[in-house]
Order: sequence, then structure tokens, then C-alpha cells
Amino acid sequence: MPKDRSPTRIQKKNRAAILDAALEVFSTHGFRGATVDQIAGEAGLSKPNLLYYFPSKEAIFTALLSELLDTWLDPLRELDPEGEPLEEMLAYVQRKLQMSQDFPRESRLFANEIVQGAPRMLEALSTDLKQLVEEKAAVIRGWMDEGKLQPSHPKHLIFSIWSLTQHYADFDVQVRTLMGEEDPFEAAPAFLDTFYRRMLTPTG
Amino acid sequence: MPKDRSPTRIQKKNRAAILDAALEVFSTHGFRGATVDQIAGEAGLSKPNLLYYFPSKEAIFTALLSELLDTWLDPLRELDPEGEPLEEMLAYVQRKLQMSQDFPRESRLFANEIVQGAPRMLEALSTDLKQLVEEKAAVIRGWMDEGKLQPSHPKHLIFSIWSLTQHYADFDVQVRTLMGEEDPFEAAPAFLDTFYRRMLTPTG
DNA sequence: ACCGGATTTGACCAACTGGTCAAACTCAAG
DNA sequence: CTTGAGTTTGACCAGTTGGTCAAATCCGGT
Repeated sequence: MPKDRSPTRIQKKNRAAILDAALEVFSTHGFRGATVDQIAGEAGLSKPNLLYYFPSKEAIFTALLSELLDTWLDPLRELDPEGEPLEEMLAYVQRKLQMSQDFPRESRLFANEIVQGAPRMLEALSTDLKQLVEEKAAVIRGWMDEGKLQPSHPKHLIFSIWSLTQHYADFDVQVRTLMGEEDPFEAAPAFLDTFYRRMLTPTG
Repeated sequence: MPKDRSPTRIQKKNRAAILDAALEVFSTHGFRGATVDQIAGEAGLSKPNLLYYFPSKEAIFTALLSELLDTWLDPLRELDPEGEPLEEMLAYVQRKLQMSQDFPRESRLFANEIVQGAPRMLEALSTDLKQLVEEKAAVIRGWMDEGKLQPSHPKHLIFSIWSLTQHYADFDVQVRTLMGEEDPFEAAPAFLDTFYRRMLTPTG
């Protein structure tokens, strides 16, 4: 275990390689299904060498989660209470869809964990995420009360956005199998834009 | 291994108990994360006894999948080409939502498998499921061409229904954590009805 | 070139896991 | 109650897995 001095060049490189390898392996096989050997191999290290940088498999996973959760929630954080409500919501949907396209591994990592009951994420969910959702749900409810958005259940609305966008990353295999040659991400942006424009545009 | 004669009373009871236990364990931990001992314990059998009824862990999983896939697709099969388009679609959404509420373990079983690349389901996806989806997508496209439904991408539309409804089962922990006391399935039916009514009602 | 800390590795271990097997037990039909 | 097929189990095995450790190697600063 390196001292808690500022990390050396090698430490930085290897820690980064390990976390990237861990993302690849954990997102494909889940926590239990991933092996330390696999991660080490993917990172180009031997198993004992990997365990020199992280004390345990659990520690790698935890480090990865906390590193990624913040990024993952950025699109929602950017929802601007001062912005034009409908456009803000539509822009959020597109940002989230873009995340699914650009970072499918991250999406699947969280999906794996949550489907299995989120044993290692429950705290983050019930503190950080919950607070953020409460805050943004209130903003959305405000917009609805002002008549700027068609009224509906703000939390269900947020869930629907997560669900629809992450589906393309999490169920990628299924989506691609059923769509054949056609790239799912080609029609998805317009589809979701239409979807939410119709849902959210206030009816006089 | 019992002979291939008609199953005895004990065989019926134990096979059913094993499959139910397997559903519980596989849906919570995924294939790799589940252990034969766990399933045996949940079924009230010893491990060798369980392996007397199924030759391997893989065989249990396969048996479970093929038993459940049919049921899982029933709501889509019931989509009636002769019915009133909008009502047919809305009814499908509600049937699917009901499935998520009544059979969340089944939903998570499939979710686990597909998120991890569906290594044991790819064939079923690319044959049975693909055929069903092609068929029903054509029906939906027909309705849109007739002006009975607002035009959009039929497959994306189907995916959206799966995504929105299964989300309540697959991400149950997250949804409940964020909703607190409120039961997600209380507001969900109305939310989805509104959602799809607005999406699908043709604009004169 | 040399030194001490940083890095890497081969050998190893205990726990777990999927699966086997022969022996023992149960049970329904004659 | 016998009998033979159906059922159950304890003991066991080989492969895998997360993790340890001492020894070896590398590397940057002097």
C-alpha cells in the first residue's frame, strides 16, 4: 500500500487503469460475477499487484461507485430552475440519452447494482440521490403549478426519463437484437423529444 | 434422475419448489451470483438432492427461463389487431404494468440476464421475441398509417412501454427509496395512461 | 553508482462452489 | 411384509476465488 503522500506517476496510471478495467468487468458481470483476476488482467496487472493498490475487490467497487455517481447525476443537477420549463425538461432528456450513448458501461454498472437490491449503494441512494431528486422534483412541481408544464407526478416523471434513456444502454443487447441493422440511437432522440413534448406541453 | 415416466407426486412438488426457489435466488443475485446451495436451502432440499432433479445449475436456469418467457410475453401477444388502436395500446401498457407489480422477480430475472449481455437468452431473443415484436410492430405501424395512432417509431414505442413498466420492478429499491412512504404503484397506472394517451392520440 | 522507498511477483492458503457417488432410506404396489 | 424403484444424504473432489506474504525488482533523488 502506497503511503498517503501525493501519488506517484505510476500510482496515478495504475489506479486509473484498474478503475477503468473494473468498470468494464463489473458492468458486464456484476459485482459477484466479476473476479479480481479478470480485472487485473484487463488492467494489465497481476492479481497481487492490483491488490497492492486497492485492499479488496469490495474497495475497488466502492471507489468506482463513488467516482461515477457524481458524474452520473450531473445531467439532473444542470436542470435550471431559472430556465424555460419545457426546454429545460427536453434538454435534460437529451443529456440523459447522450449519457446512455456515451457511457453505457456506467449505466449498466448502476443497473446491475440496483436490480440486485443496491446492497452497496443504498446509502448513496437514500442521501445524495434522494436530496437531489427532492430538490428537482420541487422545481418541476413549481413549473407545473405555474402552468408552464402539464401537471403530472414529478417523481414518476423523473423516473420515466431515467427509465427511457437508460433502457438503451442497459438493455442494449435486446434493443439491438430486435432492431437489426438500424442504430437505436438514430431515432431515439427524436422519439423522446416528441414523447416528452406531447406529455409536457400544457393544454391551454 | 427420475425416469422419463410421468412425474410422481414428490417429483412435481420438488421440481416446483426448486424452480420457485431458483426464481427467488437468480432474480436477486443473477446467475453467477446465485449458488446451488442457496437455491437448495430456499427450496428446503440438500444440494445433492436438488441435483437429483436438475443435472446442473445451468439446467435450472434454462428451465426457469423457458418456463417464464412465454408468460412474460403474453401481454404483448394479447395486443389485438382487430381492437380499437388507442385502447389496445393503453390496455397493453396497463397489463405490462400489472405484470411488474405482480411478478417483479420475473422482471428482475430477465433484467439481470439482459443487462449482462443475455448470454443464455440471446437465442430466444433473436427468434421468438424478435418474431413477436416484428409482428406487433407491423400492427402498430398499420394503425399509424390509418391515422388511428399518432405516427412514431413502432419499435421504440414498444421499448418505451417495456422500459417504463419494468422500471418499477427492476429498480424497485431505488424507486421506493426515493418515493418514501408513497406506493409507486398507486400513481403509476394513471401516470402511464396519461403519458401514452397524449403520445398516441392522433392530432386531427 | 547507490540507497531506500515504491512496485511487482510467484508461491501459497483457506473458503467456497459446482458437481459426484455409493450407501441409506422411503414408499407405493403386489 | 416384501420388493424394487424412487428419493435423500454425508462424504468427498477438483477447480475457482479473494486475499496474503516474503522475496525480488524497479526507480528517482543524491
